[in-house]
Amino acid sequence: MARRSKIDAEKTRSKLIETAARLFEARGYADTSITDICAELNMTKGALFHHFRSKEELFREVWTNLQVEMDNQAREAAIAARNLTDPYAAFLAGCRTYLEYTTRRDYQQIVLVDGPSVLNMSGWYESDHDLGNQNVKAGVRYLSKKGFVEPENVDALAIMLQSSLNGAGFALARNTPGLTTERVYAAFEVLVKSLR
Amino acid sequence: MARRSKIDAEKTRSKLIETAARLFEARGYADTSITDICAELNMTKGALFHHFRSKEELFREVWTNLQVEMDNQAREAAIAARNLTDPYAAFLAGCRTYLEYTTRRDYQQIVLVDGPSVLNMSGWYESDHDLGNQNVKAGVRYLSKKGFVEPENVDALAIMLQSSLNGAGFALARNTPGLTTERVYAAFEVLVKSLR
DNA sequence: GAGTTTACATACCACCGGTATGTTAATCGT
DNA sequence: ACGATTAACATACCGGTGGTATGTAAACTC
Repeated sequence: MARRSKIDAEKTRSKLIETAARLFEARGYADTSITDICAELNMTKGALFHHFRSKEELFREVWTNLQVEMDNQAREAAIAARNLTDPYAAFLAGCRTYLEYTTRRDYQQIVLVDGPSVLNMSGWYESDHDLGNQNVKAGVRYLSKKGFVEPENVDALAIMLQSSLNGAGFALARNTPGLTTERVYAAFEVLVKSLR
Repeated sequence: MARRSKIDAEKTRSKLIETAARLFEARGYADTSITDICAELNMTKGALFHHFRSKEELFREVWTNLQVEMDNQAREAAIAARNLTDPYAAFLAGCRTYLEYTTRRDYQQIVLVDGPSVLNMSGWYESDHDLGNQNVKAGVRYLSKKGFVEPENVDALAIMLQSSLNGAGFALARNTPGLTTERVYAAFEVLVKSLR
């Protein structure tokens, strides 16, 4: 047992990420040991540490994958919903997709719960990392151009609206009595469309 | 050496909590070892584990203290600001106090960052634990009675508004360019007062 | 004032993330 | 085509961690 071809290596690497994602989601970062991940793949720690410098780097990889996937989906939804007569349409469609992600168990545990704690929180909101915030801000900026939002409130509102979806996702996940995705989305729409 | 009186024991217990809070704030939960905390107090692990069943329980104590303190302050501020001619006054005052907490380093690290990850995330938003949410919901319900919010949107809006303050606090902490507490608060006021 | 309990200290343990070092096969320079 | 290099792992080990089992002496109880 020793060196395998490049494509095999790439395969083990992605299997490592895949398995790590599954365990991080199920048990959380702290309660998932590197030994656990390797055991699941009949692999040794040496292999893992060959592909990733640290447990944190492996986590960051998992985290990034999820963020990029979410970003693509949200952007796609926004573009598809674009509507010349309704300035809110694209923005709301993107936010709705984001809301659906915030209700997903993997997104919650990995991105929303463990993310800020594992990656240092300064890095967490760094512009080039937080794809969600970039998109929300772009949307709010557009609303501002259309006259619905004061320009000086764009940054603050973008963060607040995004965070509101994070919190709502959590609430939905633990099925808070009287809350459904539809109801939350309706409330969010009210929130956004009320803006002046 | 050996046993001290009851009041001495109570003192060591609170010193433990105090020191733990300081270190958890400065280094985060994961990077603060029990040995570190004890060393700071010239104490052994045996003592700590006599007072707390686990590191997590010690953390929960610290977390609860902060939450209760915040709750008291916010409620106090809301009551003090009560104003018969302005239905928003009390609610906004409470939210403003909450916002100030979310910008505090200890509140961020302990309650917002480590809290959800260390305590299980279901516990984090559990109604009887989350004092903040109870207060926000009461405020939104009041606004609903006054006709500013549809009753079916109360629960969703309460969670969203509270979460928006959490996110804003984070953003303020890493002094995002162009964001100040005043600006965030102003934007939040717009958000709330726009509601219809 | 003997017996129990409390408030710690000491000693130890399994496990964890990480490193140093092997080992073997794929790849590359010539 | 073949020796040197390097990539892809495995093995063995390390300091530190949260947690436990046990010891001990002073404070309480009756």
